[in-house]
Amino acid sequence: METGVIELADVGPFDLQSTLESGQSYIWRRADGRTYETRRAYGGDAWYETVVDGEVLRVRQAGGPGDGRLEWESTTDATPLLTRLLRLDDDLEAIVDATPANQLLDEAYAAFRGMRLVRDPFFPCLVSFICSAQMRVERIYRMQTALRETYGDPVTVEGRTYYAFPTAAQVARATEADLRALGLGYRAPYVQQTAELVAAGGVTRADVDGLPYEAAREAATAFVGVGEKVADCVLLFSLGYLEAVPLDTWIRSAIAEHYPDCDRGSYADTSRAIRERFGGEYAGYAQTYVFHHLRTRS
DNA sequence: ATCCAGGATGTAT
DNA sequence: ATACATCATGGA
Repeated sequence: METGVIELADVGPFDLQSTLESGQSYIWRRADGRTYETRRAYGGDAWYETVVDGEVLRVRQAGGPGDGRLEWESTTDATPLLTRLLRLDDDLEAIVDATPANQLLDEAYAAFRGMRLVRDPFFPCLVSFICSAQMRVERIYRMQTALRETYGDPVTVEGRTYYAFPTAAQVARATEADLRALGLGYRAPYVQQTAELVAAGGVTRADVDGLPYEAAREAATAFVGVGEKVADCVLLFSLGYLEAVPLDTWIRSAIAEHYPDCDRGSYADTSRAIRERFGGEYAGYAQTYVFHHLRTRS
């Protein structure tokens, strides 16, 4: 495999572990085989690996979140791929500076300095968050791993086998019962039907991407198993709608405790209010920091 | 055992 | 538009 280094001095703050273990992306596997940990139980320099666009990609961080480096191994030049997937092109300092100051946001940003949003491939992201309904983060990882290893294309490089996330056509070939056997539960028919929709071209990314934010969220609910919350996750973690604020259980409790005036009853109205409170344009960044902060403290 | 997890859907109102 | 029951499954 090719190898390379990305100097973080050219990128700005970056923290690989919190970026990949904060419940945004489920396409990466930690190479030490350990399940994802929400605390820093190790040095933070583990390898993470995935298959994207048919290319094997491994990456680890060395030297700390500010002035360290990303070391990669790949079947291709991974620099543009990593820049896209890990949003290394975001000006994180500017994003943080543009975020309104308040106690919870300050705490969250301080706790995971360098965490970035991800830019996941569309279909894997869509399936991951359909599976996320009423499911703990650690179990979502397991479900996506099972999908990869059961239906994805294996890629063997230097004696090691990696699994690509299955395409829509590959998932569509599975039956609902097949998917239930992987532990998807009542989400199995959602995943199967959405895969059929995408594979047949009935609804695709193109029907969502590029629309104004709220119209895009509405359009994304055309996928089976996708309501407003999952739609927001896909918009934020795949399509780059950084203003999207998924209203999950953690954020709803944060609203109740810290921003009770933002609870406007309906999803759409509450979403507008908290989005405004989190600074609008990059509100999704704030949401993800708050989510990870609340979910990992004590 | 009971409760809960990055909710969505079908149905009744 | 909003309210409610129902939907699997594993871990605490």
